[in-house]
Amino acid sequence: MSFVDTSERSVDSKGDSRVAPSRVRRTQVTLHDVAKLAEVDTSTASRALRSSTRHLVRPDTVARVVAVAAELNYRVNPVAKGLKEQRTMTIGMILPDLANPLFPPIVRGIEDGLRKKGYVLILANTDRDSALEKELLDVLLSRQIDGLILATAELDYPQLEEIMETVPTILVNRATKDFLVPTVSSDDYQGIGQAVQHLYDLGHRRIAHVGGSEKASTGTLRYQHYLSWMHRLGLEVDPDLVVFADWVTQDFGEKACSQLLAKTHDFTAIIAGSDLVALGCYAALRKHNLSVPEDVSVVGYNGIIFCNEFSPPLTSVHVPKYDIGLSAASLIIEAIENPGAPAVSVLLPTTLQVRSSTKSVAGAQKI
Amino acid sequence: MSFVDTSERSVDSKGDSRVAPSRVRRTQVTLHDVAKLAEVDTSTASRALRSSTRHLVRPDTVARVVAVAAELNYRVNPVAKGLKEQRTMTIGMILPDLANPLFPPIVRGIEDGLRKKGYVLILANTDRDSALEKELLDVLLSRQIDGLILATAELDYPQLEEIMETVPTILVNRATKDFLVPTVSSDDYQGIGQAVQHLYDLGHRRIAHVGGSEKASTGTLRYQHYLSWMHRLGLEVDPDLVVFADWVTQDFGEKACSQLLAKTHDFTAIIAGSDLVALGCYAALRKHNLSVPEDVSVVGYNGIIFCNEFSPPLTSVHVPKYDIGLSAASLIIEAIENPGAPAVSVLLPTTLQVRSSTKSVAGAQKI
DNA sequence: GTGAAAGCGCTAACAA
DNA sequence: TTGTTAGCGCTTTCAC
Repeated sequence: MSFVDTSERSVDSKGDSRVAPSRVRRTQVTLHDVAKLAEVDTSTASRALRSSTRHLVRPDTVARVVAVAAELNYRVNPVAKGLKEQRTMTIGMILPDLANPLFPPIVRGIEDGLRKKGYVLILANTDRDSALEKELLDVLLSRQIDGLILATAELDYPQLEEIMETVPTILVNRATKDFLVPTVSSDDYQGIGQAVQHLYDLGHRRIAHVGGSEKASTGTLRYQHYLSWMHRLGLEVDPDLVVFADWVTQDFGEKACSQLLAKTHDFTAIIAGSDLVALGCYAALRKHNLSVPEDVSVVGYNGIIFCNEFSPPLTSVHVPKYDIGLSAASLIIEAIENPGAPAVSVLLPTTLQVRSSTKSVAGAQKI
Repeated sequence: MSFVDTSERSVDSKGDSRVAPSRVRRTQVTLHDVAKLAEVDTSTASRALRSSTRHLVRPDTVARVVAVAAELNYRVNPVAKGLKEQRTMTIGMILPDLANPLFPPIVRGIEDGLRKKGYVLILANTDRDSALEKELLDVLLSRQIDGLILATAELDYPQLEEIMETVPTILVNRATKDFLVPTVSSDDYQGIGQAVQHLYDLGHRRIAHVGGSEKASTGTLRYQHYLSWMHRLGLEVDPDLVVFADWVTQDFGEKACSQLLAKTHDFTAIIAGSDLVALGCYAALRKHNLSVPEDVSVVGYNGIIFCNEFSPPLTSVHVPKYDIGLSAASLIIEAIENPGAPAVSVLLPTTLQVRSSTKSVAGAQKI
């Protein structure tokens, strides 16, 4: 890859020199130790210890080596192995912010999926700083990661193609615009459909959309699905009923909802682009003395933790976050170990969880 | 719904390719490349590139090497470097569950702190499975981590001493019985004091404690602090007013609070062992038709995300989670790079955030 | 079926 | 000041 960096960058990952590293390390059991005790060469020990080469070694030798290895509690040193094999069994993940409640369950899914295959995850938080992101990507790449999981939210991602040529990559929880990139995410068309249908069934007809940012990959996509479904159900989409948050946060959600309320009060329900945005709507509506769900029903998206504890408990389209993570893990491993295979994308089903932030529209008959 | 799409990638049919790992890796720029282009030996290039050895090289040589390195976008390969130097610039962290809202901010703090020093973090979730934990520790150790951050919650930790002899270790968000172990956590004595004092100031005298589990390191400690402060303020501690959750979760919190309510209703406030436990108390109280804060005031602990959004917004003792992470990062780095230095522990101050779950006791005069 | 030897990319003792 | 050499722990031809 050819990121041009004119700034004076430190070429040494260790940065400035400092005190010598701890030399009082444990003495690791090495292959050499095993070999010596089993009275074979390290090469034989190595062969005996790995299933793929074990058949090259006489059974009793295998037994001896394995026994010694077990006794010594030997574990291969992945650093040495990695240097030799040009793989580190390490996956990098770039995400905006782990503290965003959307991510921990996804990351857990990824970690669990990777762990079972002997891989390990290194996280890199960008805080949406693209310069930092570039730097972090460089760090990950120099760390010889075998694969990359991208969970950045920005819609525009010019470097994507270049990255994908550099390292096996899969996208998580983000929509792609122009690329045919392996991606795992929720089925937002279905999800938005569940939200719209739910409100429709409750008698709502004037349904507003407080979208996540148009700069966010999921933002525009969910908006388009909102349009589709409104049409599909024969509902009019009043442009006044659509507004976007600057970014997918509580504060910007509140701001956006305030803008909506400045334009019109002529709606009975809101579909928010995310749960955080929905919480922002709560706040804005409260300030306008509108209560949820009596005056306005609100549906969130993602189904983050504590939806049940909010005031009122938030009806939300639940995204299978943990499973997205699991799936992402197996996709990236597949991409690494089977480089020739076709790129696969996965859409996971959503589930609408009805709570107390939605109710039938006043005066309407529930169907 | 899920679909499969095939990308442009051609499925190359080169017959029997038993080879699993990707061989189509990018060609990393290596020190050798830099050296060759700068017309020096790799050793000289190596020296020129690291600040600690740069003074050994003639300035113009340094300049040449650095220029070439920059041009080639060279980065040291930490795998090779790690093998040579017996350090990987990698820290392992063992924690119960990243999805517990307490941890993401802490982890972010750690990651940010480590990143600035060129370290990287590998997470290992135990889900409180001690067999798994042992296995994970083994994995981390075999990965040659330079240091370990332990955030396990169990009070008993027999292997701790052994671990500490094996690898530099620091504890996070957990109390230790003996203080020989470097630890960073919040000042729970202060924190519980803030909670008790706050309730006292509101006129509460019968203050119950729904503790986190006695098996949790923080559980017993906070309980003891509760006792101290109750005495200090001259309040009677009725044994009936103390109950413990089996574990620090919402469900067990609810169960524990129910047990409390089964014993007595003669209290006006609860100090919960954690925010999750506090939410459990909300649920239990609700089931008994007791409302917060009208009938019972509740104080949580930790100040996790969304305390403001709960119903009612939860008064909580905020723990500086991110700063704990930052501090943990610098402690572990210090321990690694300065092995002889004495073990230091850090207690960070807590802040009581008063919200709507506490109010003056009925009929009492607020001081 | 097993060992000898080379080398992954890097650093460091020792020479020159 | 620079190059030569050795070696971190492992895998993998290539001989035997």
